[in-house]
Amino acid sequence: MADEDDLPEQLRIRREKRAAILSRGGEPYPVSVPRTTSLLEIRNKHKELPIDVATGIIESVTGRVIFKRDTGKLCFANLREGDGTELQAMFSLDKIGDAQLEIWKSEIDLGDIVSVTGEVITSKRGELSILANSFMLAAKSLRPLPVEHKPLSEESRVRMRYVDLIVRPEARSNARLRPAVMKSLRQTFSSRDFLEVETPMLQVMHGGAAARPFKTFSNAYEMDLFLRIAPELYLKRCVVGGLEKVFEINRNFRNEGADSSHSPEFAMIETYEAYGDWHTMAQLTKNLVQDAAKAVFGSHKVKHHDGRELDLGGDWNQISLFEAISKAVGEKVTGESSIDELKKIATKLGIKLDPKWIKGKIAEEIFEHTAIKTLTAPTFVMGFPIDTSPLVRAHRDTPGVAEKWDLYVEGFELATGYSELIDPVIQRERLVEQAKLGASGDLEAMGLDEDFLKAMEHGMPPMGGMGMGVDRLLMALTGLGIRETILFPLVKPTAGDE
RNA sequence: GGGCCUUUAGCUCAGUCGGUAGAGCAACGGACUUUUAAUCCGUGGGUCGUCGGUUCGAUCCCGACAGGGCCCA
Repeated sequence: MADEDDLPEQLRIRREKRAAILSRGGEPYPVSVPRTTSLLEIRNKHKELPIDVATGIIESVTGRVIFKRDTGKLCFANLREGDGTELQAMFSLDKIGDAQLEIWKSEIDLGDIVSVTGEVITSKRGELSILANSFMLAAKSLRPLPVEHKPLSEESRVRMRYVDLIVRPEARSNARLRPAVMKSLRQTFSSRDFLEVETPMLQVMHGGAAARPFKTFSNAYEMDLFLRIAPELYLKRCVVGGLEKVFEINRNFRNEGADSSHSPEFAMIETYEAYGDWHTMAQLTKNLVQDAAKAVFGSHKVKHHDGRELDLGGDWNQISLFEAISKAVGEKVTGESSIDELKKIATKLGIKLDPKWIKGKIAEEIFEHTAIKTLTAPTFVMGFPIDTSPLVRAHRDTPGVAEKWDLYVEGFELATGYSELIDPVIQRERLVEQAKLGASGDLEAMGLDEDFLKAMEHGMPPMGGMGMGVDRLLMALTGLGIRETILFPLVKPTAGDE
């Protein structure tokens, strides 16, 4: 810690107050304090009290001091508890005496957590209050709170989320929104008899998605390990073993760029359903999203923080990826179009071609370039190129295309669903192809997971699979950036951090 | 990875055409028994992100680095 003399004034003074409390035999951090009820309960119980009433009811409450108005012989403070509920506390000379009033004024600062015991009353202005008979410091704050009335900078909110939660109502509601959505997702799965499983996050071989992994090292096993980029290959092993309907909600890690819609660690749902296919998965996905909207907002129409409304109700549009491309570029493009045709179209659109891109990648780039921004309402984009979907079954009718959809909401990808590839021989061919791409420098290519192939060779039932970003779901529901949906997004330490 | 912007008191921000800085809230001292962003009087608080360069003199101009943001790849 910094030298006591070097501390900024306000930090030094609070440390001195803590020391002063100790030296007069007080306790700045007691093991417990009186508390008979919550601020919320008092507010609920005494909703309609008229002005200037004494109820005769004595309670002990706790809260953080967020406003303090010290007058000569009658002091006022606003206490706030975790959910944001506030209650006024009053300290009068004739109730607590000169010595205690002096302690209240001099030792208690904004930001301190206190316990107040007294009568529930309303003030002469009608404010519901607790009129103290006694009070006790519950925890001394050694740092000042930021100004309540000016918003914290974006960066401070993220770096000191605990402060953000104290001062900003939206921070509190966002923090509670996420668990509400989680609960809803689990209920939707549970009502359809899906089992929640937990599969490894530390993996010997990363796979299940196209992404660069984080690498780490196990001392005990003396081997490199990867943080998972997706749970897919383990969830499929579950289905081989007869856990026919499974889901997992947990973190994945991708060693890639971070921006307003990407975080290096992010929560994801993955689910697999034996005897389902990409259509049943689309239905399930819609149910998950609509149930979550209903659980959180009471409606399929969700209200974004900036006031915009988004209707997630009803049936959702389905468009074909290649039809959308064809319409956008004015000529017929299919899964069988040659790579040269696609390159020509891409160049015409001004897309910078990466020579490493395979055919399907170019088609996807064209799609993203032309169609994505129009997809505000929830839309399933059906039929992705087969060569970029190595774990997906070929379309039952349309050549060159896989039974894969992406769900777009608000112009970003929210979920993706498939009819899963279950032929272990074709799967091996696809993964060998991936391994070749990896060897030729594609850092996102999957490895050849022999154990997974071995599991598949035992017979995997026909099934549908789906993955959905939980952070993205919250973004779709609220319109917030990803860093607002995550309590503690990764931030670089600053040089001046104490 | 490239370009542009940004970093000043505890917080949110002004400002200095180069002469070491201000406001509001917060803090400290005082007055006030019905305040609620209380009010009134008074006071203190800053390595102006870091390190270099130019200059008589740099918070300001230039460069590098670090943090943050936006756009592009």
